[in-house]
Amino acid sequence: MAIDSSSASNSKGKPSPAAGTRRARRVRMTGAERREQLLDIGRTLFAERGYEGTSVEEIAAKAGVSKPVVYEHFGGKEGLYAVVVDREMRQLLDMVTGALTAGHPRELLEQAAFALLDYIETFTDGFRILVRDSPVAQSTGSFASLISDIATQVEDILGLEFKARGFDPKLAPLYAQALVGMVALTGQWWVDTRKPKKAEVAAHLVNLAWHGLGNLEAKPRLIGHRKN
Amino acid sequence: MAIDSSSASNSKGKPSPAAGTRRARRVRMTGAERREQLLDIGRTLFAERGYEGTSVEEIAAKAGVSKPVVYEHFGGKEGLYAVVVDREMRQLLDMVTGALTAGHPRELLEQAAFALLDYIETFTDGFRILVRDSPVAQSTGSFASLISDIATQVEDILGLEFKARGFDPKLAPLYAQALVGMVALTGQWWVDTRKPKKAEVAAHLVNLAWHGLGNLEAKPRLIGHRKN
DNA sequence: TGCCATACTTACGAGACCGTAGGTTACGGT
DNA sequence: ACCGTAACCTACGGTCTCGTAAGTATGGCA
Repeated sequence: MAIDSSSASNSKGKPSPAAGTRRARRVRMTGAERREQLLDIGRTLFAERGYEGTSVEEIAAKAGVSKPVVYEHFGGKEGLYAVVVDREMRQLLDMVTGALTAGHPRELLEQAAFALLDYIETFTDGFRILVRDSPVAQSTGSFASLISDIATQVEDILGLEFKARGFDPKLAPLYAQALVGMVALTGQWWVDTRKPKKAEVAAHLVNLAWHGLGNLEAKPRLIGHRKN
Repeated sequence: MAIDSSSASNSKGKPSPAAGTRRARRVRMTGAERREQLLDIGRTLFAERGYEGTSVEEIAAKAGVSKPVVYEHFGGKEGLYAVVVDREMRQLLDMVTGALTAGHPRELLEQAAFALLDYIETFTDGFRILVRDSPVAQSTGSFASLISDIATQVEDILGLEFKARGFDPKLAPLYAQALVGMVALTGQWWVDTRKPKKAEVAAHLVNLAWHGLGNLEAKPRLIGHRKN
């Protein structure tokens, strides 16, 4: 049974009081440190096994700690899961919302697509968790509800645009959902393949969403210039 | 504990040998009948609680039968689940494949979108199961792999089209994924809202995918005329 | 040096669930 | 009216997991 502390990168060797980042890295962690470590491990395991497929003991074991420690910090499995999901949702929502603040609709689309791909790349495990299902029956399924949150923002933008152009603004939700779905599922696919680079994927997504299959550009370019 | 036989609509009253469809409806079912009933119930429960959240006993209880019956028919929980998923995948794949056989790309798009919405409407529980996760870790996650299957078909079509138009056919997978994602996630949204009618949703999806946000038509129409 | 709060452990209760062994009842043909 | 077979049941073993009770070690601080 390999014990592995994922976050702190401190696993083998006796207590070895070598100088760490702040104090000395020791076997017995601070409450806050342990908490973060458990969150990291939990996120990883939930991502690969799902909520029900992950046991508290497994999380504790990977942290090199016994079960009750988890209970002291989070009150139970659901508590830990809730914190993990909450953090991920905030993160993703912040990134996408930030990308949807100002600009021409086409730019917004581009930025939002890029933001999502960025999130997926940086917080892959989190994304996998959000895509999976929540503890029970998920009336407010994490992903569905999050997607809806984002879609709502897109709706508002589209609603204005539609009015300006004389389209029925009642259709904004449908189009918003379609756009978000397009980017989200492409992201889900891209997580595994990683074939074209992020920027290229974003460019093509914008190409499709903006020009449509009927008028695709052969070599789409992003308006904004980003490095990574 | 309400016992309810979902499919056969035969639940209360003594054996009552009234004339049924073929023979007489009786408490003790035929092997095949029981099998189908268990599949129906299993599909429903898996759809609302997920695989791990559903117990064999629960399925048996809802069928008004004891656990070993399930084991005799399917060898276990995974066996039943496998059959349910297999049937749903076949169904969906058949419908979509059928819609992707002949025609102009735009027509294909329209037909495929319509086919998916059709499936979702008719086999809602099945769709929910496919969207959820499979037994363990799902290396071949049911939905992801199914989406890929469909995407592959779209890829082939797009690949030809791209070549004809002088685009890079290597990008076909990306566009295929984006299109399938757009329709699939819109479908997932539509399952709950059911707000615009199916035909209207399909029309707008085609509108977006074909003309793009930059050149949307105000009142898109479907080429094919369908009733429901 | 000795105290004490905090971090952590071992051990166990309770319940859920899967899967099976072995026995029982009803149906349909003769 | 009988009998075999297909459908079905009760009862239980074994495993896994959540969650808790009660006790132990560690390290900073007076």
